[in-house]
Amino acid sequence: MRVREVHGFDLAPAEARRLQEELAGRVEEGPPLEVGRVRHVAGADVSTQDGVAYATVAVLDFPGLSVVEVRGFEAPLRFPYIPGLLAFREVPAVIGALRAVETPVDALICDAQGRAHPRRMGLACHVGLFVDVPTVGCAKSRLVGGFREPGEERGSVSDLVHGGEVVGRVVRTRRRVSPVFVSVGNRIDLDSAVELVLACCSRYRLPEPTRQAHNAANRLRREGQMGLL
DNA sequence: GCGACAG
DNA sequence: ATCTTGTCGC
Repeated sequence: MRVREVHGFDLAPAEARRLQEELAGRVEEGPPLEVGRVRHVAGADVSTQDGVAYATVAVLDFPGLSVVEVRGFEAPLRFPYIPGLLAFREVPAVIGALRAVETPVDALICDAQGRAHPRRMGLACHVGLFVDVPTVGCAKSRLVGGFREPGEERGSVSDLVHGGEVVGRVVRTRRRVSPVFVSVGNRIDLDSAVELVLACCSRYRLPEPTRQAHNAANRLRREGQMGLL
């Protein structure tokens, strides 16, 4: 996959925040994604240990959701975990894994927030500025925003509001399980993002692309390799 | 000043 | 995210 070199990552926290404010203006909300024409969906995730980031990208066919490619990349962690600045810690590794992907991908789901971020620049937005693929943020917990608990049925949703605007949606992907937080990464609209995430959740709470990437990242970290493919 | 806080 | 055993449930 083609990856653009938007900027370097050798920055201090204060500089990182200023850069986010600038980059947020380059993020595109929309156009709608024609989920019916999606052939491949990818998921990205990162596992860490002892100062090393193990990033992986899993590519699945759609709507079948079987894994067709898995790539991994290791990189030293040069930035601490600071709420709101996760991208500066993990994106360098994610970019490495994305460069190795050969299958044409129609959408990428990241295990983090997109626009549901204090400066509207979550990791999914950040990754989205480096690639020519629509990106979606699907986090397991909230970073910012208020919301009403969605209904207990699969498919129930509620708006995630921050600073007076709808920055994402709280989505119940399975009956009675805690909801996930979906938001726009780049080049896709919120409704399409939610539709895609739901279409990727069959038997588990998290979308298959992200779930597969997560498993692969842990295998890469623990066993030094990812297995299949 | 006091909490909250993606992974 | 990672550190960690067993346990309850489908």
